Amino acid sequence: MRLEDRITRRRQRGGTRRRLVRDLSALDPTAHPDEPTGRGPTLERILDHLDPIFDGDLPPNAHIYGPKGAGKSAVVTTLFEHLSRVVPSQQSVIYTTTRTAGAPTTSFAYIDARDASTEFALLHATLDALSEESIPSQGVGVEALRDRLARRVSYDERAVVAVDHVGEPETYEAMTAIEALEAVSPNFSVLTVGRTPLDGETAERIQSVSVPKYERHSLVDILVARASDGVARNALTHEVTSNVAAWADGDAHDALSALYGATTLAATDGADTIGAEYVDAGMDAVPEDGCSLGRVFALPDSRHHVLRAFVELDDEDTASVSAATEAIASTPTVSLSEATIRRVLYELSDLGIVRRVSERDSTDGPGRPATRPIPNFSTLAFRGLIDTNH
DNA sequence: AATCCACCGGAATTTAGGGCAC
DNA sequence: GTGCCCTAAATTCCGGTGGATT
Repeated sequence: MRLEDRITRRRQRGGTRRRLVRDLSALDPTAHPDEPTGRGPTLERILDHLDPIFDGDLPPNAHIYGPKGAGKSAVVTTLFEHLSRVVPSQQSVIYTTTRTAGAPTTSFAYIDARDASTEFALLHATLDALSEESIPSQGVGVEALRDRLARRVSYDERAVVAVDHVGEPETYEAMTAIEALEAVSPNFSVLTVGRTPLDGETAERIQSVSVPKYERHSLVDILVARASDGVARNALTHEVTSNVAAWADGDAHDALSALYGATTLAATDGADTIGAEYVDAGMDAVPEDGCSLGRVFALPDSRHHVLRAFVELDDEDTASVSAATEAIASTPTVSLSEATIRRVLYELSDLGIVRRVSERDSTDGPGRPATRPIPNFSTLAFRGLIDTNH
């Protein structure tokens, strides 16, 4: 959290009333702190790879991979933010006579493929990140985007583009991103970030950096640091915190989701500490092999509305996809037709955001038996986050 | 006016299980 | 008892529409 934010929050809070929750967003599993904890070696390895830029050269394309919640996004986002500040680029430099003619300059762009999940969107987001002015996102074709982007990096300008979250169900493979940008200009270097290593022959052509899951003690450090900003001092015992870290098995996302959920529960109860009972409930709310909340929140608004209604349904209303569809359709905040809601539920289930389980027991009447749709993420954390962030 | 992408809605297809005839 | 057919629900697929821009 930035210093001014801290001060602002203090002022808004007014007095020094002792409260359990200081700043819930500090425990947000989808947000990354400015200085990632415990990822020094990874940072170094990525910097090693990017080293040519400090000599004015363009590094080769590369791929970073590691399991969910290993801090990949945290490292890459902060790294690129700092790089674009430290390394001067064409647009931030005021032209002077001292500028060596022809000396290449390098720009940096961080793109989240979840928000840019088509080639069009990828190019658009890249151009947007590299340009001052905003770029129209409609009424212009892919070809026109390529032209503008190529012009942007022509001459002596280079750009390193990080494309995060490649290879997920709603995005594309690393090679797709690399090829899309290579087709625009040879002045691009692409750094893809995903969960899985490259396969087969591409693995030999593209350098890779593997990010291991967090060690237990590193994850504890992260949780302690986040909790110290998020909740009152001593609200979480060390024992409870390390239990969460052990349970999460190196996955910072799951650990934070559990703590976030636990905190919302404790706060609604008016408790003054987050005891084991809350943390257990928080952990229970996080499904095994669940999908990350980042993916959930990257969905379009219409899907958020559906999910928001969906997570409020009781067991009876989620007995089948049809039942859930009906219940969601009767929610006033959802304006989609039943046909679309139904399709959305199937769509989300394809993406792994909703899971469908077949009910063995209740086989009533003819026809194909129903499957019960259930959210594949912590609904507890989802509810808290969607109110504050979305 | 023409072009372009994203989003929606509904139609078309597939499927699992029970009923019925043999 | 076995296998085919029927039903209703589950699941998938595609063409139309909208809003924005040049």
